[in-house]
Amino acid sequence: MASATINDVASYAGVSRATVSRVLNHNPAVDPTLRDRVLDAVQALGYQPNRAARRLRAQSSNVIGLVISDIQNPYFISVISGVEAAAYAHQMNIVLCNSDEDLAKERIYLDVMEAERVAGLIIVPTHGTAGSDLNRFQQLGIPVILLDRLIEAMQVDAVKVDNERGAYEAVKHLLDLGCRRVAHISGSPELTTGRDRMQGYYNALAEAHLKPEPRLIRTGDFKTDSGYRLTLDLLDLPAPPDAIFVANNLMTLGALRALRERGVRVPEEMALVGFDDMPWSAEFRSPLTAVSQPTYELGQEAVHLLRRRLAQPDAPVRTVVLNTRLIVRESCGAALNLRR
Amino acid sequence: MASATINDVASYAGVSRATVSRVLNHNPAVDPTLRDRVLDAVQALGYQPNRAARRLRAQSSNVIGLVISDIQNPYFISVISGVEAAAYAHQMNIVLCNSDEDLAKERIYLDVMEAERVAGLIIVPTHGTAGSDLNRFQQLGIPVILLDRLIEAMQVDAVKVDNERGAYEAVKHLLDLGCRRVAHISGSPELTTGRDRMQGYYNALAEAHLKPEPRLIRTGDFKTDSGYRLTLDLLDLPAPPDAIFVANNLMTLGALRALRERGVRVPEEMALVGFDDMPWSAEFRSPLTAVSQPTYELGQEAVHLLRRRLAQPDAPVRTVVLNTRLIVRESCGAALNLRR
DNA sequence: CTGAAAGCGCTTACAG
DNA sequence: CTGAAAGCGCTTACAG
Repeated sequence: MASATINDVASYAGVSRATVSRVLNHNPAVDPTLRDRVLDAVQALGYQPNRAARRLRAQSSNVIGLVISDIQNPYFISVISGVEAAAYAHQMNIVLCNSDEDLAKERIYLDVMEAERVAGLIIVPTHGTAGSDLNRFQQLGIPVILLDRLIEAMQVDAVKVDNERGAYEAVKHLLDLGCRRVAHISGSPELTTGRDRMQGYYNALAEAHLKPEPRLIRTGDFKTDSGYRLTLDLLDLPAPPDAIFVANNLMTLGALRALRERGVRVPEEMALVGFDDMPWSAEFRSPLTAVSQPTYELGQEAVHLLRRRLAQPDAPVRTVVLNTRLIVRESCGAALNLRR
Repeated sequence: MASATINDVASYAGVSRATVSRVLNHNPAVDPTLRDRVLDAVQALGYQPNRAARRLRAQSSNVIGLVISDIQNPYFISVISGVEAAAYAHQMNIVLCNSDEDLAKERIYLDVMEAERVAGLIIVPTHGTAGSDLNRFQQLGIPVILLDRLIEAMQVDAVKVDNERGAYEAVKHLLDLGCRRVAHISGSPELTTGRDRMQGYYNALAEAHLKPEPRLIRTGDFKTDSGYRLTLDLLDLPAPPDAIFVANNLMTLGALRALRERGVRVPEEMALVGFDDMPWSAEFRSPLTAVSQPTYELGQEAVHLLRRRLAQPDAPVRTVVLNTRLIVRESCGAALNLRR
């Protein structure tokens, strides 16, 4: 059985296709009697307008292309959730893509998004994404919203958190508790999030008149395994750190595993603060002190920026910066209530 | 600047639209010279075929509608990830929907999927989803694949794990360790996953000639808060259990919180096994013994079933059942090495 | 092997 | 307020 078309509805209701279309698009200039006949026909036939046809003809779409850089990272669940909720609230739908931090895969998905003529693109760019990859969307009149990470030298709407400040507060907290050798397991330096969090680390050290010690600064890639390996490296140092600030939730998981396997007690022997607070962070062996990001709001805000841009194509470019919040639990050693 | 169309490519290459279309669709019957001219033109103009137009004309789509019941549940990350990977491997895209365990929202999204004329529908049905909600897709020739949960009395392809056996093994493990009062915090009884896991619990008790004790069986809803509340209820019992089997990862999180707040030591004072093994389960205060589901494979298999059904619309209905695996860590008390 | 023509299911000026 | 007609960008018999 094929779907009912607008022609079926029109003949069932005894009107023209144009009238059916008007009713469905809430055009007020339709006689109430005809409107009711059309609605009855729609009901009777179980008619669902074919969106491909509508999109083609109206040259507009209500589909948002959402390109996530690593869908396996649970950080993005809540972000996606926020995008979905806001999109749903405005009758928009999501085409989900996962670039897997792979530039080639991202490019393929960007081609798909262009072929789909999405209404707008919300993207967590991977490392290497250039402005030139995204400019064509702007030229086609398809707004682009950057989420979580910026692309430097690209003027485009974006929503992110204040990574530098979040990291600064985390490290300052450790220093205030008396830690003197605070290590940093950083995120990818190719990403603004990785760089900004490292800058926050530097800022806190500088404020405390502490000199950064290169051996205590380890470059990770935001994935679990790098957190694991780099923590082992830090533990193997002749003079290990007394605290570690880890730049995201997955690497923190790796750090926890390394510390557990080595039998290092947290916070007694090693204080720990992680970027990203997850719903399960309080249940860790040592409840995690963490920099909490408003992830759901991040996703929602991306949709709001997109809608704003759709409504006002020439509005000035806006970057929305949301605040993080330090959630103090036990892994930082605050409860030990001792100055080292 | 508007996108290039097939007409632009045709005139640039000096051929007809039909030839351009043939080249793009890998029709072998095209002269190599013309083919090259067309490909050059595509390149030069940055042409991306309009998918809405293709879909409308060809009456076929490469979009999979993916309806998830609760996107906030991290269990589904990995499932979505598997669907995405398999879809990507076959040049298919995903329209993501989140029913939020809300039947009304699910219905709206099903209408959207119909309007999109998706190639197929992969759905984690919420409680209350009836066969009648999905039959229309079959009638339209749109295959439906059930994921994770079944709809009883509906003959349709599905992929799930052996919930009953997974639960049975978990509870048997606790009984073998000497636990005698094993409680169960169940999932929603309206869902096959909730019912099957409860049945596995009953089976293990029966095999050990133990009588189920109604007060030890608490009905949850697969969300964190119910795990929390019901664990408190169990702890408040005049004769509390010596072990709890919790039916999913979120409720386990709630149980852990309750046990922590009450200062109950796991596994010394309370053994614990949870359904769902998550990447962070080993880092809990007491590393969690858990029933691991092959979530990624679940997602992949759903796509495979869909592709099979697309290729052979009349093949017999298939339900793929994947096995779970009990991951023994510490929360069950196995390492205590004592019979209670 | 190639092109002219029809048509997928809609929306939208246009005329009345 | 309503309908006939054109057309969005493609694909696909059909004829040559």
